[in-house]
Amino acid sequence: MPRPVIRPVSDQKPAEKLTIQDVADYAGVSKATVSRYLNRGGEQLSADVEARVAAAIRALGYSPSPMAQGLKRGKSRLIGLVVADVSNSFSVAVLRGVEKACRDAGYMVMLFNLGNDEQLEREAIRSLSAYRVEGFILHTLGHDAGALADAAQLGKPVVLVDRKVGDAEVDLVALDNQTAVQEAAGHLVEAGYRRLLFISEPIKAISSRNERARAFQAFVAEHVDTVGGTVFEAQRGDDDALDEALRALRRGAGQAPVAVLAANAVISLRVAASAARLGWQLGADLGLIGFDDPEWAALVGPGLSAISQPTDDIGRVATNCLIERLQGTQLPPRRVLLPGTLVTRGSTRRA
Amino acid sequence: MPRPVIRPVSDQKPAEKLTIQDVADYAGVSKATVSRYLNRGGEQLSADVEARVAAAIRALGYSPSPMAQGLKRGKSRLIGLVVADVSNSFSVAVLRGVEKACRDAGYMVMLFNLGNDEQLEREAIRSLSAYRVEGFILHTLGHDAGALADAAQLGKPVVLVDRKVGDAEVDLVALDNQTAVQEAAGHLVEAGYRRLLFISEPIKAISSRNERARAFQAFVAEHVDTVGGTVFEAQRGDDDALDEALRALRRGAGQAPVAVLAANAVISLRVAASAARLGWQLGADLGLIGFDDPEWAALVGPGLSAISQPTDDIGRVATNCLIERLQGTQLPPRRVLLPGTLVTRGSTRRA
DNA sequence: TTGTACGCGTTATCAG
DNA sequence: CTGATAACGCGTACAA
Repeated sequence: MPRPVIRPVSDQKPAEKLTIQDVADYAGVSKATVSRYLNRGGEQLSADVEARVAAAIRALGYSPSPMAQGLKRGKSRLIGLVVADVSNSFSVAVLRGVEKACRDAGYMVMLFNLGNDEQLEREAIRSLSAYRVEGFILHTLGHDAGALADAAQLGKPVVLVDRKVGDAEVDLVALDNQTAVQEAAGHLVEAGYRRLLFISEPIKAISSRNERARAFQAFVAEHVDTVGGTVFEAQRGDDDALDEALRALRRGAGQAPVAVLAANAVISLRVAASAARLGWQLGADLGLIGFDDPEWAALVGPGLSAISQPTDDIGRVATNCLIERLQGTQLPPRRVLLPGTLVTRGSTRRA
Repeated sequence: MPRPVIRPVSDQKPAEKLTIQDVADYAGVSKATVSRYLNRGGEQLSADVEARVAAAIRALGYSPSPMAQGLKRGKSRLIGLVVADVSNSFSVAVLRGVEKACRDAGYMVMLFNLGNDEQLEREAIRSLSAYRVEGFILHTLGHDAGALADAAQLGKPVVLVDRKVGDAEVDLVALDNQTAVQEAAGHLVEAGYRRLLFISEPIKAISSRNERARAFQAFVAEHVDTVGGTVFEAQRGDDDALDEALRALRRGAGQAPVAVLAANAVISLRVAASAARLGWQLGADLGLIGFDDPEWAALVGPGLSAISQPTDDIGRVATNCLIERLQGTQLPPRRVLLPGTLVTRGSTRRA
């Protein structure tokens, strides 16, 4: 018994339940022909048939089921994106870039937000793997190298963003922290600040924080004759300790102007708040420059100086990196370092 | 010829290529049995078989293919989320809520960010439909009622967030704008401000902006003996016009204290910037309160008063709403209005 | 150039 | 309680 009954068009199947067979019936051809049209773009089809199939598809509003396609091809055209915290402006910016690049390349993004919960890293990878994503873009907390190993062991390509994880041999796209720190610290020195404090959220194993801290220490070591500087890790929520760190910075500096280099926007904000509590004027009493340049940076106090990250590029580059891997390119792991941009505002003007 | 060759465990198939058949072989049962265990939780299985299957699944690290499941069941366990702009703190906050709620319910979120591009609305719905999402949560630009119609016609449930679209008869979860405006405006009056200006991004057809503007006008009308107020639409990027609007507000007020009610965080920020340009002190020279209460609100100028939206709840409620629909609940369209919270800071203190 | 037939991994129906 | 088997919608050898 060959093909099923040809239903009249008036049946008005919802577009979601349309199958390739419906299109074939409508066009008076076989499933295979429609499939070929869909996949090889009518290359091996007679003009007549091609036109009829095209018309049928448009008339019916057909679109193939990714599930069936995925099942058959063993590919899902899904990319898993894990972000540390969607509330964080950097994460969001990357998300934007990734999402757009994926769309352009015909992939869909499956998002998993960790909400800064380290416990979730593994679950994120698992969960996304269960959905058969073809690869991962990871902006994780880096706590759980095992999670990454999971992904690698599944044989799925991984691109890291902003943060290395363990010593995994995978692609990485990130800011050129080394240079960025030098520029920022250099700017502080030029502006006349002499005692510097690098403040970060707990560094733990997060590579970008670590790199920034080390680059800062290197800078200080190189300029030991003109400036001094140390590193402080601000615990989440402990504002008293932060206030005290700032006070200590100033006490230890004598008459020398003091400044803070903040490791990200959250810290910038907290330092600004702390300065406000202490009654210090940003710029005059305390220099402040921070990584990330969210929209509000210009409006906090006298304007927050910042190191602006090329977030859209980071997202785009990471995505393209991953897609190359998906297409089978066999290259050694790459490290793509993108330059930041120094944005100077009132918080680093002593005048 | 019955079942395929039983492969030794050492073959170490990657978890992604494991099939239910592999589990069945390992446990010495049939596919059907494994499937039953997976779906009915071993209810109709002998204790012995149940244990063996469980062990096999764990040993192999098997997880079923959502594609095959989707194909068979005609369901994808995917939810489409369309947001107007991931850079907007409200969108992100909702995204957070939705994502978490979906995860808890065993759904995955497929995200489409419009990036404020009205042209994309239709494509978003189409694109997500093509992936066979089971339903939509829409925080759109509302320009394109056709897009919504598309979704509705596909027979997929839709839940709107924050904004109505056209006069569509679908569920809506949003802030209680009416009450929120009254509280905010009331607060401004209590604080002593007498000439008010409601500033919004171009209202167009965006219902929440419209509601807020109308509620504001209603408030002014009710308190016409004590306050006056008008509405201003700030075009994107036209800061000059915004400055001029503020100057005009003050000119028209004589000695009366003036204040702005901003329709969202972006506007709050722009008004704060404008005040800075004009050399006005927030609070003293210009009262300011705005919808949305992002983390930085407390740190801009003297602190920005705000109407904090229960964004996590909005996301959660919207998701649950949608999932109910997915489970077949047949109710008339609901409108869930959640209360906001007034947060008063320096920008509305005249002292 | 076009059609037939099979299999991708699951679930569901029907026997046993 | 369990096993064989037929779909689900699609892509692709293979045949015509």
